[in-house]
Amino acid sequence: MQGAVADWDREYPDLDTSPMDVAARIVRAGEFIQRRLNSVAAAHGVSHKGDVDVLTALRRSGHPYELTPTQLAQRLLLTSGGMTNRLDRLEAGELIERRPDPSDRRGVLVGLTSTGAALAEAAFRDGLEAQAAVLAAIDESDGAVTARTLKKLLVSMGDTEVGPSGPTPQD
Amino acid sequence: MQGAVADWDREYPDLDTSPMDVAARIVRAGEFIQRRLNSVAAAHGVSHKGDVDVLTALRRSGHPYELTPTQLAQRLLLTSGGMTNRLDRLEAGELIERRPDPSDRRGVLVGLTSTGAALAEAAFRDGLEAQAAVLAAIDESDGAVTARTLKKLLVSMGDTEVGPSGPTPQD
DNA sequence: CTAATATCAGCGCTACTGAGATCT
DNA sequence: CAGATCTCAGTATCGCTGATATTA
Repeated sequence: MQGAVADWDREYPDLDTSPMDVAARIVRAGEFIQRRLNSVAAAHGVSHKGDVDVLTALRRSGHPYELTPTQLAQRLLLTSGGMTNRLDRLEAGELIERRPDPSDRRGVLVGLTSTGAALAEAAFRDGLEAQAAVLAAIDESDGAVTARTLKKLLVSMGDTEVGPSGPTPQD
Repeated sequence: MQGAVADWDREYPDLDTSPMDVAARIVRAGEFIQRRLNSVAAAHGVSHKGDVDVLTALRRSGHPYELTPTQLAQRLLLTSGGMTNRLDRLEAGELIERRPDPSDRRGVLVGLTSTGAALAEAAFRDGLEAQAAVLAAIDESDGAVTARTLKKLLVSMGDTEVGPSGPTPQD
C-alpha cells in the first residue's frame, strides 16, 4: 500500500520520519473516532454534531439541566454569536428552551426539553457504545499503556482540560 | 479540574465511562497535533492548511513534482471543484504552475514552482520537527506500544491507507 | 457517441465580527 | 456610566453540486 511515509523516505533518505508513525496515527485515529461519533449524532436526527454537544453539555451539567448561553459558549469554545445560531436551531427543533433567568433579567437560561434530554441521554449512551466498539480491537493492557502515554502527551502539550466540565470532543 | 468524564460518572454512576478515557484522549491529542501543524503552515505564510497539503503531495511524489488535478484530488480526498479552488489560490501565490499536459490535451499538469518546492520542503521539515517535539514527552517503549496499538485500531476501523501515497493528515 | 478532464457559477454550511438593545 | 448578556445582520471560509467546453 505504500503510504506517504514511504514517499518521504525515498525523497529524503537522510531524515528520520519515525515521529510521523506515531503522530499521524494519533491524528488519523482521532478523525475516525470523530466520524463515528458524528454518525451517532446523525442517527439521532441532529444534523450538526455541534448541536449534540450543546445537548450533552446541558445533560451532564446535572439537574436542572440549565446553563446560560455564555456558560455554554465557554465550555464549547464558541463565540456568543455562534452559540446563538446553535441555540436557534435547537430551539426550532424543540430540543431546548430559552427561559428567562430569574436572577438576571439581561440573561436567559437554556434548558433541555424532555425531548432534548432524552436525545442527549440516548446520544451519550450510543456514543459510549461506539467508543467501546472501536476500542474492542485492542487489548486492555495495550489500552492502558496508550491511555497513560496520551495523557502524558496531553499534559506536556499544555492541555488545560479547560476548566470545570471543559469542552470534550463529544459526549 | 474535573473534566466531563467526572460529570458523566456523577450523572450516570452505572455506566462504564472508561472507553472515553482512551477515545477522548486520542481525539484530543490528534487535535493538538493538527493545530501544531497548522501553525507550521501559517508560519510559512500559507493561510490554508489544505494548501500546504497540495504542495507536500507534489513534493513527495518525486521528480518532476508534477501531478494532474485529478490525481491530487484523489490523494487529498477532495472533489475536482474543490481542488480547482485550491490550485487557484496556490497559483495566485506563485507556488504552483499549471502546465499543459503534453500527452493529453484535455488535462493539465500541476507543478511546483521553485518557491513552492522550497516551501514544501521547509514545511515538511518543520512539521517533522514539530511532531518530534511533541513526542519527546513520551519514552520510546511507550511510543512503540502506542504506535502498534493505534495501528491495530486503524486496521480494525477499516483504514484503507487510501491507495499508494494516500492522503495523510499532513506532511 | 460515450467517457474523461478541468473549470466555473451558484449554493450551503458554520462560525466570526461588530453593532445594538437591555439590564446590573 | 461602565460592564455584562444576548441577539442580529453582515461577512468570510471552504468545499460541494451540476453544467459546460474540450479532447480522448
